[in-house]
Amino acid sequence: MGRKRLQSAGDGRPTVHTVAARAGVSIASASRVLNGVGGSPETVRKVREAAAEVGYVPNAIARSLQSQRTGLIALAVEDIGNPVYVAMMRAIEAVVAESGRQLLVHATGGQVDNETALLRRLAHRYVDGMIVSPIRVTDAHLEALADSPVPVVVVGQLPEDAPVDNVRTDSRTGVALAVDHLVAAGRRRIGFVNGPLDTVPGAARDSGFRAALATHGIEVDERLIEVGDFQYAAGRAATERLLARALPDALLCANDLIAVGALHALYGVHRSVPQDVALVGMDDTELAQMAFPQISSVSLGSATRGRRAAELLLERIADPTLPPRREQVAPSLVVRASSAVTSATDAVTPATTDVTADAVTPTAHGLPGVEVTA
Amino acid sequence: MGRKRLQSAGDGRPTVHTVAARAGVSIASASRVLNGVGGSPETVRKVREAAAEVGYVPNAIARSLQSQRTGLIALAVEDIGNPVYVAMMRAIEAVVAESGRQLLVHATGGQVDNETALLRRLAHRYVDGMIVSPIRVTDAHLEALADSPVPVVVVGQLPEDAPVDNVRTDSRTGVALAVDHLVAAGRRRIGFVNGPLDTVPGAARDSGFRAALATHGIEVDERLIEVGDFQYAAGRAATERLLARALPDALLCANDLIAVGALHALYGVHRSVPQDVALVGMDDTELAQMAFPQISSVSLGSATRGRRAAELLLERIADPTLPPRREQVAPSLVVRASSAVTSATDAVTPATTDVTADAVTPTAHGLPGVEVTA
DNA sequence: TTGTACGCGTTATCAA
DNA sequence: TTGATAACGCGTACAA
Repeated sequence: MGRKRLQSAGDGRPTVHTVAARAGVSIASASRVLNGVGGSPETVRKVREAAAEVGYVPNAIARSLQSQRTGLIALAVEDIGNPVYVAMMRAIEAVVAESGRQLLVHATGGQVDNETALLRRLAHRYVDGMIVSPIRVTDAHLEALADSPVPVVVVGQLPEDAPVDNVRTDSRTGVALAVDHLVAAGRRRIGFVNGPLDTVPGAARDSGFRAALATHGIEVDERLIEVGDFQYAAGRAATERLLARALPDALLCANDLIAVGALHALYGVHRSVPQDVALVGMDDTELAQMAFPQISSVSLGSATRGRRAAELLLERIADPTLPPRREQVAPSLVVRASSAVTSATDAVTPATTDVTADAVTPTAHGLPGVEVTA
Repeated sequence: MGRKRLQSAGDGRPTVHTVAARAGVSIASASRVLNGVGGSPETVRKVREAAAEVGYVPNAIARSLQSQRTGLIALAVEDIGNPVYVAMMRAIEAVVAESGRQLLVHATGGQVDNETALLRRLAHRYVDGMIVSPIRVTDAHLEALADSPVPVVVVGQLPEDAPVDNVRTDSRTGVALAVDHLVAAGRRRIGFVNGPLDTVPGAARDSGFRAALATHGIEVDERLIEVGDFQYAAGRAATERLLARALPDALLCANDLIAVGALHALYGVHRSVPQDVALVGMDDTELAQMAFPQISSVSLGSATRGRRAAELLLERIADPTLPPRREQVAPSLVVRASSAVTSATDAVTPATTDVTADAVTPTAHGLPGVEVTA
């Protein structure tokens, strides 16, 4: 091109030059005023006026190139449809927004190559940091994490020696809370509908379940254990398989989506909850409260983990020299109607047709639930 | 500073200069090779080698500043927890990813100032385009839309003369489909649980409902109409209020979250679905299939609208001179157990306790449902 | 084909 | 306080 600098951007929109020229000052002065540093009252007035007149808006990209920061934080989760990630996302978003940044959400579908590709793309410097919650952790992950040029915080289990900020929970203890609760309620034939065993949460829940049973001297009956996917349909199908060969008096599900699927599978074979089968889910999502009866669920503190992860990330962005930190959020059990034994009215099974239509006193299902901590 | 250009970025990472120096060529040659245009075989080899050795990754920000494109598409929806937006988001993400771009998701909480702030922020040029699905449309919206420097596509109703790409559906017809269906099934006392009337969808559904009743010569009974929020809890509460003063034989809900709330409110007063009350939701989300019994729902083609919106946006980005386009997606009704009359087995109410525990043949609830189009 | 040099729009430095 | 100018890292006319 070779021509001298224009007074407006390529698409005709105003730049600092436009404002400076209009105000009759240098671009340096214009920039200073626009950033609120320095400038004589007169200069400030002229620049502000000129900026308003032309409708100047700073170009964030140019600013980023200069400042080496984009103000974007990425979040990578497996399934954006799973309410547990929605809760986590909301908590993260709150912290991120609070800091004046924006959140970029990626759904990875749980595919390893997607996740590693995402991690590698961090090298492009389009985001200032990333929070990732992988359900599988491979060497490829660890490698990509290790040489990421921007800060990353992992939500979930990670090898002990991985030098990465990490917020985890102890799902094995969470499973134990649920088993303890069910055993205390007199249940012995406790079934377990899990997610894939080659995932980190799946494996942890499996070993946690077996250990918890052992604690109570209950022998593991493999027929009472079924594996599906961390989804509603798969959970329902898995439960149907389980029910076709065994008769549990309680059912623990690896997450709430599975638990809702299990609930419907139980309905399908006309078994009542909690009378015939006590049901406990995990993650304590909105879904557990939206089910009927409301489902007891092990809270793994998703919102808390999300919030902490975001806070850790912001801290690291502010000071990259921090040593790797590892935090743990304690699980707790929220007991609701699906496994309650104390109040039979809360655990009433859905409508039968023999009710009088006039007595329409709503029963109390909106109870917050009783929380049990480890 | 005044010092000469360094060979690596401020944080020590390699730049084109690093690669060029290492390969013994000019930055222009390095850049060309890295972009796959031109270069002698020997140069290509040297540059590729050097790039690999230093682990060069292009800086996306610098590239964006140069190219005037970021490859980011923003999506603004009210509530990321509402499955209808999840479905829409997935459809959009597919198109966006296909084009090699990334999706940035914003939750606005339905607040007008949030949305307009977001629209104005577009002026910062951080995204190449935006898809927004506002539930309220104010003058502030229209103004912000009008002078947005980057392309915007609106999903939802918009004033006729708004010069903005727009993908809508006809929810009034959708409501009519549901009412027709319920009337055909012999229902006459049709209740309606709506969202806020000061929202675009709320207002459209309300007028649609009244018009549909009129079509069938049914007089509107205000006691059968209740308004809450587009959420589960509010829907449940609203339904409880309605049930406390009236006895509908059918219930139409403004979305599936409300419908699930209504289902549980009905359970709460021991009214069976669909025997006592036929239930129809709207949006046809996963939730409708995850409920028990599965809920009939008016599909407003969220996924289709999302996909089309994304396609329109990409087209406009490619050619900004296109005239404003307006597309409409036809609603359809998916009939499931909650309002089915043909097959009583599909509509079985949830478990009673008097079942034989051994006969565990799962019943078929996973039916895709029967689709009815306008 | 290769290298020089400029521009993308902004902020920061330094001398006046 | 102000203005000229150098970066930020990249792509690309243009001339060689």
